[in-house]
Amino acid sequence: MKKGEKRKQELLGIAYRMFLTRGYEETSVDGIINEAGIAKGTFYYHFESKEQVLEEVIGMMIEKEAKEAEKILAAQLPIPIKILGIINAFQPSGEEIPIEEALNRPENALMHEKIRGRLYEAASPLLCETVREGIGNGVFSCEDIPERVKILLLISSALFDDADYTKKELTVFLDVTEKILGAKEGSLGFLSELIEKNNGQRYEEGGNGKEE
Amino acid sequence: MKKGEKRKQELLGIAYRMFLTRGYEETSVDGIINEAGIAKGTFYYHFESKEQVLEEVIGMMIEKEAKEAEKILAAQLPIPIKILGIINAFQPSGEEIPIEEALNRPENALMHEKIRGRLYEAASPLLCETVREGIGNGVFSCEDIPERVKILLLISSALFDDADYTKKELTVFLDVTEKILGAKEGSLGFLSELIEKNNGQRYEEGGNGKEE
DNA sequence: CTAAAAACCGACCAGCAGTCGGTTTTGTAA
DNA sequence: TTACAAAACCGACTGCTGGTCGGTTTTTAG
Repeated sequence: MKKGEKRKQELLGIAYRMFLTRGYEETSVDGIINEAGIAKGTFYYHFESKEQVLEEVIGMMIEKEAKEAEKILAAQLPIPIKILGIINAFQPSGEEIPIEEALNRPENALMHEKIRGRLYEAASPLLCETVREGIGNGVFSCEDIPERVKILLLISSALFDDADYTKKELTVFLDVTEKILGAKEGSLGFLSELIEKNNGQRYEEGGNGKEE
Repeated sequence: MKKGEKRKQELLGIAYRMFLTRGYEETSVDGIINEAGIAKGTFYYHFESKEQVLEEVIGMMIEKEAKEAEKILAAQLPIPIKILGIINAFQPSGEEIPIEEALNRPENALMHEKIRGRLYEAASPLLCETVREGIGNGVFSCEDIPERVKILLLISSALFDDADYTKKELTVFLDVTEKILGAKEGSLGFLSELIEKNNGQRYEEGGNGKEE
């Protein structure tokens, strides 16, 4: 009996799109069921509430991004690039670009906040491990890793949330990141060009991404 | 003709309390008018919408806090204490303590986000000026002040939003702040005890006196 | 006193999330 | 094939929401 699961996925797909175009509050259950061509009761047969749909939609997004991030963690890459890659993996990319703009609309504050929380839980352990790796390699030097990663995630999500961040903000971000993790002065500067290059284009693991 | 203004203030007061106890979404206009003992039409005679009430409530809060922060800016105090004082002025204090807990409830995400934005606009110029003062005194040393202040505010609001932050988080915060602003290693450490002392006072007995 | 402006009233509206008793479809076992 | 229960689905309905509007009372000014 998997007809139910298929319908559920269909509804999640519709909800995903509508939440991100119209916003969560402005998307009505009636709107979802109209587009799906089903009755109210069917919707509530598959979901407990509208909010549960949001929760599951967010879960799908995070899971997908987390998978990519874990690939980067496992890859053989320079530590700073790993850090950047993991952070980047949790940013909307490709077809999901409109998400960025959508999440910043005030009416989506609840969704944005929920995503931020889940994203932190997913990204934090991966980054912590990478930082430890970096300390082992002598690239970083610091204590209280989780606390520092928390700050790092805080800053980077605020920076990348805003698609129009300035070059100056990016430079300061890298400088501050160096200081937070105890990297050598200027040792992360080379990431600046990498980020700009990737702006609008997805970071693929195909090449080794080594650049200086 | 100030009868109208008086009623408006009364409604703002009721809304303020209800927004912070029940949350914005969960507070209904019906709820507000029932408590005020007026009709729906009267509410909409004084306000354009429920959201405008939220905007004005937030404005009241920020204005009050900004006034206190400006007093600190003008005072003759050591620069690090000024920085801390300004940041602290924009934290809920005294009778407003429950705000902290209320704003962190997910249903208040919209309100929280709006407050965060307004707070940043109010606090940023004051902090920038203080940092410049600090650079003049040789306490700090950095460029791109607005960008750094933005990060500082970001971190501190995330830290103090959570009433149960750990001592370790506080230490890391101060360490990172030193680095962001280019202060001498450990030069802000003394703030740690100051902050903890303030926290104790909060719950102990609250201010009874008036100051002038 | 008078007339307008300000303040107020409450019935009303469309839209919302969620409910529920009933109906159809589907899988399964006899 | 039949019988039957579980799964899937239906849509009218409820109570509440933010917001509207034409009409009424109160206040103010000339």
